[in-house]
Amino acid sequence: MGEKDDGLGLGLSLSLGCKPNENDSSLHLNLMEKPSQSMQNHQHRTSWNEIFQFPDRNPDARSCLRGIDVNRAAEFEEENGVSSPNSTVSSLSGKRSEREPIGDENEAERTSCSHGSDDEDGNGGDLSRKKLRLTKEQSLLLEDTFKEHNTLNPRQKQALAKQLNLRPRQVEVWFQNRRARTKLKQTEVDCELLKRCCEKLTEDNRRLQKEVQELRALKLSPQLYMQMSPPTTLTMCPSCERVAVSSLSSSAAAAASSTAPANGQTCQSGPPNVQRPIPISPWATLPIQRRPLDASAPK
DNA sequence: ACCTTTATGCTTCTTACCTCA
DNA sequence: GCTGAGGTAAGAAGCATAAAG
Repeated sequence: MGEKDDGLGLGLSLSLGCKPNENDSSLHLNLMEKPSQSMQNHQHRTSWNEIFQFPDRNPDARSCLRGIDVNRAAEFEEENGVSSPNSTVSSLSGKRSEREPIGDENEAERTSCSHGSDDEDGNGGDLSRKKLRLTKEQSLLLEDTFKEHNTLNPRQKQALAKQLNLRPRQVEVWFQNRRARTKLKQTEVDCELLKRCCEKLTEDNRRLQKEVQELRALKLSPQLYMQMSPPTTLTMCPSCERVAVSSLSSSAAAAASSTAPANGQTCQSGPPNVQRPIPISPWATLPIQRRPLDASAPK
């Protein structure tokens, strides 16, 4: 449809700390266990309640509505039937073609929907479900409403349905489907982003492997090493696991290794005496995993 | 206070219909 | 006219939550 994705309240909690053009390849995936439903519902309900002062989760309001459920009452009034998916009637019914009653409800549906195409096809006697395409105006208004808020409380659903000359159930279904489409779109976007991040990491990895090979090659000519700049020291704080990088002269490195992190700042969260300096030098025999790339490296 | 039941609204998956190339 | 793909309205199942008993 080419509609702009507003990214509102998506169930998929996936945040990427990696942008394609950034040098930093850090990737933060926050895949929450069951992110969408409860959290989202509450968020939206809260905002709705704040905006419209219609706390449908408010005990008082709810108890008031218990007798007269706005939504169900309206649906009953309009459809002379039950539309809730979990209602006894709907759950008792079987396949759609068998389920849909002849007559009243379909009749009511057709007459309640004002778009011409439905009436024009002249298939009133057909038992199978007819696709009720929403008009451009209806879609536009629904879309605008969705941009403002992607869920509706019963009262708003009712009002919007009335405004659009649709049944509340239709408005509800439209919003459900719209949310699903938004989420799907966002998932696709996130997936694409992940793919790009993965490609970048692969490229980085390849580059680093190459560097390792070059450094190993230096082993063969130690005199070259003497001309190199002083070794880099990494100091890691064991509690926060931050690594500080510094290029030190041997005396400075010795000093740093016994005191604060190399960046000169004392780490507040961890014991100061247990920091481990990690020297990096071409001679260091780091346990590097043997990979096909390494295996083929010159010795 | 805790448990069970019920009602409600949501997500997700699926189906059926429509449109268009 | 036929056909397959894509879009979408709607149904169904399952889950979470809140309220009532």
